[in-house]
Amino acid sequence: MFRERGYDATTTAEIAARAGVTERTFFRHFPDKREALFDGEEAFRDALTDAVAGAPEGLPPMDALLCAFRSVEPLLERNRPFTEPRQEIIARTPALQERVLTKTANLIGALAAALVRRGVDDGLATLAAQVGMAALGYAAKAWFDDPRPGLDTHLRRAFETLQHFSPTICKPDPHVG
Amino acid sequence: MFRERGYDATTTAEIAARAGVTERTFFRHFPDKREALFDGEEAFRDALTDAVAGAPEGLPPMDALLCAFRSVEPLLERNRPFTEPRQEIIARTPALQERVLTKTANLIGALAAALVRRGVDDGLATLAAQVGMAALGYAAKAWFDDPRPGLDTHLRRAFETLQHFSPTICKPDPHVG
DNA sequence: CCTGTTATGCCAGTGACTGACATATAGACG
DNA sequence: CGTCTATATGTCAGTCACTGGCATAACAGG
Repeated sequence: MFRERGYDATTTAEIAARAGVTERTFFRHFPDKREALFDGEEAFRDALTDAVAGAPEGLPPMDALLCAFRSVEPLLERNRPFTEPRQEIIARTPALQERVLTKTANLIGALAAALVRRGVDDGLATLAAQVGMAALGYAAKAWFDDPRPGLDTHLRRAFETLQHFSPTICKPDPHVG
Repeated sequence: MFRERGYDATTTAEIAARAGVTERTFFRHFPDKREALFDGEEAFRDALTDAVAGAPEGLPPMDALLCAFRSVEPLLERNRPFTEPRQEIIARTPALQERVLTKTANLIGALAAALVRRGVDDGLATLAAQVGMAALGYAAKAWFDDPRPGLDTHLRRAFETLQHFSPTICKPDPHVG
């Protein structure tokens, strides 16, 4: 429905009417107009955190994350027909992009918490979750562009890329005006 | 002013009245109620992107970022009295946290663009900027807790930590139900 | 049949934000 | 000094997301 009129031009009253209910009822189901677009997202989060929790014991944080990411490929594949048109709407709506960021931040928080439960230090877990999510985003983007090698392969490449990232420490003093 | 009544309980009309203008005028200065809190943030962004642009030629992306981060320590130090009470308000207001995320995302985008201008690949630049910002956040947090060693030292530690992050590739198949 | 719980409708209101129009203030130019 | 233009502000009316309060229907369990 957002696809036709656009997100901003679609009022909550119209959404409710289309659903056959009152505007008030709409807000009893969704705390927010934006939230109507992000549904079943907890399933993805739970799948990831469960996978982190279920990763082989003793595995370092980044490897646990990689395991978790690999495990949700079928879930991502299955949700593709829903997420793809959604992306279109989000791309045109700054307010929705903002919400995506908080969703991602929540996901990062959940992953970090799952890592902490594995015994990882708090700050370290957050850092790992952030870097991991960045890698996942990088791999997912490449995967959408070219799904043939599988998400697994793209993930491996992303994490390998990370390894080449923080080598020489910048010795000279900063050059800034 | 937000400190007294809280952000949500402070109406834009009150803010405008306190400033001696009309509510309408307030919205001519700030596109948004939230934006009133984030001012002079472009200065920080420009300082960072300029520093990235001014980093020694040929320096790999992550080192350029490290150089840039090191260079803004005095700026962060100077702004501390303003950012510290702001953090308090933001911590209590989800809507403001959401805005912080978009600000960070914009910053990441700007850093990535600066890297691209240095000849770095687009996707790679975004990944580097994300990882770099995560490291900066990690270092800044440690720096706020213990400013004595200087941001520089904390940054070095953060980037060293990153190096220990993506080692063994998770070989076995995912363990997920 | 009664009762408590839950989902919904209805109503009135608040507050962020916008568009349109009028007004003032300041500076450039004759 | 007078005029003219641009820019900042005031005023007004309106839209829309969102909320609290209350009444009502649907429904489950005793």
